[in-house]
Amino acid sequence: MKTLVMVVEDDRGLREQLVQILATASDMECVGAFASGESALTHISKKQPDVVLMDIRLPGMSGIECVSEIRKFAPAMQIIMVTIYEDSERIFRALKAGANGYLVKSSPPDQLLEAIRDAYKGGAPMSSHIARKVIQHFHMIGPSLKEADNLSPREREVLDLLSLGFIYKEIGAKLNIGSETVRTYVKNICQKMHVRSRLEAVAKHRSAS
Amino acid sequence: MKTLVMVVEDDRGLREQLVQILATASDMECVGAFASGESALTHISKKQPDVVLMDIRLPGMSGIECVSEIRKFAPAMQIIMVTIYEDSERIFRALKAGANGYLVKSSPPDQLLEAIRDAYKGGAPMSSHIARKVIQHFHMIGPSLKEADNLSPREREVLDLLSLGFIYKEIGAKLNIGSETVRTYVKNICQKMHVRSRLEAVAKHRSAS
DNA sequence: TAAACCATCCCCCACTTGGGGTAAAAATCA
DNA sequence: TGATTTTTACCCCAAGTGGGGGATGGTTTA
Repeated sequence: MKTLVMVVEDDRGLREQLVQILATASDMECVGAFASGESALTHISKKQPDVVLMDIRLPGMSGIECVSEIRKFAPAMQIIMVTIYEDSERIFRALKAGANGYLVKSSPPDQLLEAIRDAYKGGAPMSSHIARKVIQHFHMIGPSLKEADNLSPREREVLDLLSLGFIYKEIGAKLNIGSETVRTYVKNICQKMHVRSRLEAVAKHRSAS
Repeated sequence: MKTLVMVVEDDRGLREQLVQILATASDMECVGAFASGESALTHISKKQPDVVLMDIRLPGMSGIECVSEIRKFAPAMQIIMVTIYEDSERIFRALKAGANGYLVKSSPPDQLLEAIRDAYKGGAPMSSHIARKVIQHFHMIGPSLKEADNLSPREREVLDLLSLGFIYKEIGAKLNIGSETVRTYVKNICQKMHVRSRLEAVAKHRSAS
């Protein structure tokens, strides 16, 4: 079974180049190459590609918007951005919109094919510089304040669920423990983090993550 | 000029294995192999490695703590975590502490060497599954929800204070309004943001920022 | 002008949470 | 092995919160 790939790229030269690269791989099949996000969206449901190569700069709808749209009905489809932009702003917006990978256009053909295979297998292919920028984002948001450091794994688990807005009952149900036990955890967490309420703990927790 | 590499790994077998792999690379030189974070820290200033391979589970100080310590005096040193742990929790803590890469221990030798070169050149080597988990983090914090958009200025003000962990009384005092009024705002905010509680609203609010 | 929205305040009631405990089984460490 | 930490669970009580109302002016807008 071949991996089905779709290309969305407005520059005709580059688009045909991508299609040709795909043709050289015996384990892949190009099921469509479009010049705009709009035209890609009208065909994507029928074609059901496994992986989509998406340019960011497109006429009309941007590649990032297109990713958002695709994600609404195909949460598991693999989408790799292929673009010249290396600014953190676009990278993060694309990733937040739901992209699974991010390659710069200068990537050599074999790296492109390897990236498609990687994405298909559940990886997240990124060009070297892109990966570094992503990692740097974590350095920025910094060493998680030591306040949350000495929480036990279970306590951290509770704190995470708390951060998602669940009440004790629900957390208890999810973790298969009683809500009273959850209360105990929260009390311990509040003590360890030197805050008065679960809400402050969540605020502190999120600002550190 | 060879790339200077240091190894921090408590398991003797694996440590010597890593040293041997490094010995096979003509462009690298192992300048130290330590069994604990503490001993590594006492020698790292003299050895001045370009890249450090760091285990997470270590006796005494954890690998993550060790990374934090190294970052205090060597912000530019490349540190690659080499570990069996693939849980998001540890990955993010390590990255936040300042790690530049994250490999699982099952990585083959040539991938390890390539990762060291990648890190040295300014990349951020990650095993396939690790990269996916990092990317998923961005999917989680999602496309900045616009749900908080149609809040009135006053409501936003209340939401901000709420996010800092204040209770209604305190917010009322700060804004010179009654706590009952604050309650009304929070109720409206919850309605507008389609959530059940102030905590969910805060979670949504912060994750969108 | 009427409708819509905003900011402000109040009531009731059931549920949830914070703060204070106690305690035992399980896992981990020394 | 013994000591410590982690995980689990329960108690009481006072305070805070969520959900449902209603009410008064003021401003904007259709």
